[in-house]
Amino acid sequence: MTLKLDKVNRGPHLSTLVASSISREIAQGRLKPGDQLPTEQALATTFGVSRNVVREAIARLRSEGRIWSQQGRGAFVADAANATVLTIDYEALQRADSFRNLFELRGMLEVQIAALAATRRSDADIEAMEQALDGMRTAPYGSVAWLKNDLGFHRAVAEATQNPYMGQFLVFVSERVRESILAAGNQQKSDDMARTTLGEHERILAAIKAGDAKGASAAMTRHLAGAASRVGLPGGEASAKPASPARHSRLRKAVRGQAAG
Amino acid sequence: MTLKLDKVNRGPHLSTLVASSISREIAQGRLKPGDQLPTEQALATTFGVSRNVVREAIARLRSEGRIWSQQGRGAFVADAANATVLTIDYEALQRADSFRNLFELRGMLEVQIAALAATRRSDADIEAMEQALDGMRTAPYGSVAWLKNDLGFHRAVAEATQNPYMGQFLVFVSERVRESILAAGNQQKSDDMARTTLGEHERILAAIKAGDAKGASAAMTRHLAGAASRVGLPGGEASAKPASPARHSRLRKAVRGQAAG
DNA sequence: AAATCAGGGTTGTATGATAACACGACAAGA
DNA sequence: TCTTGTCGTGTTATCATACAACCCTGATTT
Repeated sequence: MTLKLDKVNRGPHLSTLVASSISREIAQGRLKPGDQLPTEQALATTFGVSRNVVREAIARLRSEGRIWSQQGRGAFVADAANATVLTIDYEALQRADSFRNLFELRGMLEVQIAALAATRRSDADIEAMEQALDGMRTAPYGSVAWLKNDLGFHRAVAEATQNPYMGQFLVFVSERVRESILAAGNQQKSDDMARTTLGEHERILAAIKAGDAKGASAAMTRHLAGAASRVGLPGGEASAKPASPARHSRLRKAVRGQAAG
Repeated sequence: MTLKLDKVNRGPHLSTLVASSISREIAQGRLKPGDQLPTEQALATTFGVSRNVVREAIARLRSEGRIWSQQGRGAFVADAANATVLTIDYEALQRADSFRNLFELRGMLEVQIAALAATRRSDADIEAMEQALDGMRTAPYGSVAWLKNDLGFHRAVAEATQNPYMGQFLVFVSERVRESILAAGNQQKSDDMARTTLGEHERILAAIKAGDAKGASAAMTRHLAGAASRVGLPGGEASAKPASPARHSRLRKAVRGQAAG
C-alpha cells in the first residue's frame, strides 16, 4: 500500500508566510539592498500578526543572509550576493525542465568527481565503496536500503576526492534529484535493472581502484546515461539539447530570486 | 598609528547560540533523526533563556530543514537528507585548506561550464560576456567595479549553458571564494596582472564564441591556474606563497552584519 | 467493542513590559 | 567655535504570561 502523502505541508506557520512575503518583496525588487525594513511593530500590524511572528520570520531571513539587523537601528536588506545559503525550490523540481537541469548539474559533478577520486582515493575510500556495493547487492532494487547504499556509494566516491565540499554539494544535489524522482514515482523496477545498475557501479569502482581517472569518468558517464534513461530522461549526455531554449539568457533575476514562490 | 580595535564582542543573538547548540547536537549524533527534542519550555530553562528565543532558534532550524515540528506533538529531528539548504561556514573559509578545496570545486564547475557554454551559447549570451569584458577594461584592476564585471563575465558564461542551476551554484561558490580572498586582503595589484587576466578572459570568450568546447575548457583551466597563483595558491606556475592568516579588518565588520543571526 | 469525551501536555500565537542600543538634539564648558 | 556630556526618542532584543489549537491517552459512555 503506497499511500502517497504529499511531502511538504506548506508551512501553516504564520512566520513562514511572513518570511515568504518579505522574501518576495526583496526578490521582486520592491525592497532593494540597503533598504530599511519597516519596524517590527509596523510589519506586525500590516500583516495582522503579533510581533513575535514577525520576529521569527526575520530570524529566518537573517539566517539565510537575506537581511541583517542591529539592535536599536532596524533591519536592512542585505546584498544579494551575501546570501549564505543555497536553496533549491522544491516546487520547481516538479517541472520537467528543472529536473533535467538539475540532473545535468549532478552529472557534471559526478563525472569530474569520479576522475578526481581515481587519483586520490585511499584504501579506506575503496572499502567504503565496496561496502556500499555489497549493501546494494543484498537489497531489492529500488528499496529504501538500496537507495541508501546507492547514495552511499556516490558519497564515498565524492569523499575519495579528499575534498569535503565535493561530497557536500553532490549529496545536496543528489538528494534533490532523488526527491524529485520519488515524487514522480513512475519508475518501473526489474531485476534486469538491478543487474545493469550494479554493473555500472562496479565498473566505476574498478576504474577508481586502478587509479584510471579517464576510465572512471567514462564509467560514470555511462552510469549517468543509464540512470537518465531509467528515470525517463532522454539518455544522451554529450549532445544533449539545451534543456530550455534561450529564454533564460536575459533573465538573470529569475535565477537569483530563489524562493519567491 | 593604526590602532586596531577589535570589534566589541557584540555577541550574536541568543537565538543564534541556541540554534547552533541544537545544530551541534544533531551534527554530533547526540540527537538522531526521528528523535524528539525537549519541549520548548524545557529548552528555555536549560539554556536559561525565554521560550521566545527558543522559538526563534527552532524557526530557523525548521527553515533549514533540520527539524520539523507539529502543533500539539513536539519537534523532531529530520532526516539529514531533508536539509533544504546548503550552507558554507564562513569561519571555515579562513582556513587555507578549506579555501583551497572550495577553489577546486569552483574550478571543476567553471571548466565544465565553459565547455557546455561553448555548445549552447546564444547571441545574447555572447553580448553579455563582451559587455562584462568592456567593464573590466575600463575599471582599475581589483576595484569593486572590476570585481563586479569579473563575476558578471563568469555568470554570463554559466548562463550560456541555458541551465539556471549552473549559474546559481557557480555564483554561490564564487561569492564564497571572493569573500575569502577579500578577507585575506593581501593581494598585490599591478597593471600587468590586469592585462594578463583580461587576456585570459578574452581567450575564453573567443573559444566560446567559436563553439569550441575543448578550447573553452582549456582556456578556463589556464585562467583558473592564473587566478590561483594570483591569490597565492599553489596551482599554476607561481611560487607557493603560504596563505596568509586572515586579518579581520574591514570584512569582519561587514560579515558580522550579515552573519549576525 | 466502538465511539465519545475529558484531561493534560505541547506547540502556535497574542500581548505587554523591560533592557540594550543607536542616533540626533541640545545645553554646558573650554 | 569646538568639544563633551546628557537626554529623549525610536528600534531591536529579550522576557514573561496568557490563551488558542492541537495531539495523545485513557476513562466513560453507548
